[in-house]
Amino acid sequence: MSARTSPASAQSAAAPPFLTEPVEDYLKAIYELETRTGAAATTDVANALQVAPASVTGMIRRLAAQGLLDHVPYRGVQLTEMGRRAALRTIRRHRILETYLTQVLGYAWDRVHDEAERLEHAASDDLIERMSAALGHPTVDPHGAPIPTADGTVDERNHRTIADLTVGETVRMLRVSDKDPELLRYLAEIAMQPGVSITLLQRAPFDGPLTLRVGSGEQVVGSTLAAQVLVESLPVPEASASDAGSPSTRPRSARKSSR
Amino acid sequence: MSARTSPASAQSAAAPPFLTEPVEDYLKAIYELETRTGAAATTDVANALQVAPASVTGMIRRLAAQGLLDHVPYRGVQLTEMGRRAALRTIRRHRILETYLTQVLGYAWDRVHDEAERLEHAASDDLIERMSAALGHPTVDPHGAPIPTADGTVDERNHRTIADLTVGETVRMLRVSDKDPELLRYLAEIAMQPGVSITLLQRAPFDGPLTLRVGSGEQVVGSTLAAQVLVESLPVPEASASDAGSPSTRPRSARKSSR
DNA sequence: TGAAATATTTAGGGCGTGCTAAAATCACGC
DNA sequence: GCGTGATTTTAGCACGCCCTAAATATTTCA
Ligand SMILES: [Mn+2]
Ligand SMILES: [Mn+2]
Ligand SMILES: [Mn+2]
Ligand SMILES: [Mn+2]
Repeated sequence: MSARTSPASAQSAAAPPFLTEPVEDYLKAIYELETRTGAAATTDVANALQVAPASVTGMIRRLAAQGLLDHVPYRGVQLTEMGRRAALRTIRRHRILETYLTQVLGYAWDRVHDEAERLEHAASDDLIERMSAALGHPTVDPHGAPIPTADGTVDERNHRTIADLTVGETVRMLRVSDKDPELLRYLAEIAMQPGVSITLLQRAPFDGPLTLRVGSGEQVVGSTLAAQVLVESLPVPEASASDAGSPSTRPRSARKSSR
Repeated sequence: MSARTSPASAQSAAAPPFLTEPVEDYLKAIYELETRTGAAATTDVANALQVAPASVTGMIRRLAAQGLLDHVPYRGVQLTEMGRRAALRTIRRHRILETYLTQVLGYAWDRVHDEAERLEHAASDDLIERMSAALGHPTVDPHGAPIPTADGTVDERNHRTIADLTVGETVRMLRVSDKDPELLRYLAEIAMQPGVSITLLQRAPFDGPLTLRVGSGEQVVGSTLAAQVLVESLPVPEASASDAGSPSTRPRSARKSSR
């Protein structure tokens, strides 16, 4: 309270000034809310981190004082460049860890999130880069989420979900949230994994169940599940026209996320 | 402070009640001091953890209240069975992590300690056991320290050091402390690693340098270094008598450490 | 355009872990 | 046995992160 948020001064400093585990988790949560909805509200952060709203206000004050975010009282927060870099660093660690645990140590994809949630704060940059190298520098994690590069670049396009498909459309599954182990277990059961091809065969009215072809099988899923699975159009199904097409739908191209 | 330390109640509870990172480090440090010198003094713990003695007193009060150790004021502390189990769990994690980092991820042996010092608090039991399995359940870490088993058994014999050898004696290097990276780098340089055979060729008077055969090379080392390298006698050099011998010097047999 | 509902911040604590300075206790040599 | 230096504990405080209750600001909608 006594020290007014330091004037300009915090611009080019590249060295991270050591962030605690709670701070890293706040920044990560704010980053994710911000990219989804433009800004992060106190309540949303509180929900994401399972803490009381008053605790969020307190933490926000400290983070703003450190130059990690800008806070307009009653209006929400936005990360500064420094805050964004710190968030992406933690997200990179988290996703490389999840990939490593899955691919090298045989974890099921519904078990990696909790483990990575802790390890992301304890692993050194060196360890993370070694894991990344051991994996051949993967670009997506086991749930299909893009892995930011070490210099803070990440593919941040918004994707459609199965719920957005028109009947008859065939797409490729890209991604699903890593936060709900039960959902992940169920998806694995019905063979819905990133990369699999999905066709919407039928949609019942009034937000009813959707009938899908998933790989070579057929599944009926609810609309809640459908809305959580991100997909992308197949790059020109099997026609001969190979150029025009929808321009922004090339698979997996990294793009600078400079907001 | 208001709540008086709970009466007896804390005896057979096997479930660890979640220990914080500082608590795990205190227990580990106390365990190590205790096995070396019988009991842990406040000052020693303070030195080991690089905190003020008054901080140690405060922590000791809390740990005693939780039943993790017994404290006789002005006399030092001793771990309870619960405290000892918690300490050995952390030590197991630490040593498996060091082994994994070295053997799987290519870390040099002087870099693993700091990394393990943090990861030991964040890794789940599941992760540790997967790493152990991936390594074929190793029994010693990269510095030759024995790895406690999951049920709290560890080989705790005291070993001689190079400084204890008589001229002409040949031994096998067992272990060296993992705490001094510079020492470890130097040892690697002169090919002194656990398992290597060492012969004391010559010893200068007045605590002077020792001339050693290390593997196939020859080295001159100071007495400080010599005192830090633990060794064991070779199991009956190359005679035909295969039975009698010194009874307690069989290599690497695990022994219950019930104090 | 207000009043009710909702979101956010402030006020006032708690707990864990650290610190310094001062007091108390212990250990040892004379 | 006793003084003195070393060790240990107590007292008092700071900081980070969390909480609940109460106050305040914003949004919504009758
Ligand atoms: Mn995750
Ligand atoms: Mn986390
Ligand atoms: Mn170590
Ligand atoms: Mn540690």
